[in-house]
Amino acid sequence: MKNNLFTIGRLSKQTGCVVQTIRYYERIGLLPEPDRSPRGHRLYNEDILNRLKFILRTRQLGFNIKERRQFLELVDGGNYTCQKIRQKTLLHTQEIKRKIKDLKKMERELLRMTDKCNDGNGTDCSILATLFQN
Amino acid sequence: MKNNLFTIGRLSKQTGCVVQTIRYYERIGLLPEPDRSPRGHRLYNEDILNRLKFILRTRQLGFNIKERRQFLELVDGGNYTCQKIRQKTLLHTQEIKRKIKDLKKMERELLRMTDKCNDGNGTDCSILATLFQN
DNA sequence: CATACATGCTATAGTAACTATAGTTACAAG
DNA sequence: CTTGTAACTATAGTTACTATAGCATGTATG
Repeated sequence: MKNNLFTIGRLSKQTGCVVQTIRYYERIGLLPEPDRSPRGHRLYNEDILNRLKFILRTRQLGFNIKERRQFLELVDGGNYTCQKIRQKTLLHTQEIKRKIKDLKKMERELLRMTDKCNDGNGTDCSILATLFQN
Repeated sequence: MKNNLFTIGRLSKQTGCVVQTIRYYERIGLLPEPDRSPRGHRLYNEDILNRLKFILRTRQLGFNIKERRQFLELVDGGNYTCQKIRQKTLLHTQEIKRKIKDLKKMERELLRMTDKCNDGNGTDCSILATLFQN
């Protein structure tokens, strides 16, 4: 079972990650350089599959490349504590919260503008008036 | 009053927009090429100041360059209706809502993970367990 | 047997929206 | 006379991919 190797196309299908991105992750060092077939095709194993899945989950959670790399380094090095991981995660959560706050502010202002708008087919537009006010 | 011209430094201070960005907006055609002093320095007037303020407000509201450009084109051409503007604004608001939703989902998952975490100083971390699960 | 298709490869460029840098000029103050 | 400030241009760097060009190879089909 361990020696089951598969190509990049299969890895792509297994994970939902497009081929170019897999190669990109290899290039920037998130994924290791895999074995190659005699023809030069990449051959992956379960370990790399799991590593990629990990990367994709952290991606889905909004961690950027640097943060994903740090996670991987902590795990690879084995020199992490649960506290450290938790700390990173909490910090990231704060970032997300801040982004939500910013977007909500935008949303409020946008709604305020459209509410005032008469939606007519003339050029007298209160939205533009708001945007152009000194 | 109309002939009051000022340099890019003053425009920057008046608007809070850094100098490079002003030149960038000119390069991509959001701002017109201004007059130049004999020394070749850009000289701005009130019109451009107001135009830049407009751009910066739409930026603050999360409109991207393409959208900002469209707003400006509508205004420049005079061929807009209040409806059109309102429509664009509503569409953009939907986009913002979607982003908020995505971020909230991330936040929920992150909180769920950190809640389960024991915050210990060992390597037994439920956050990592979640991220690594098949 | 010839050809088309699928899949893989590399290297490079493009995307968005700035931001930063290098190298230059000009003027004013001490 | 040097230092500081504020302009200028052109170009590169940032983030995280995504797309393209051009090529090799194995398989299926006519």
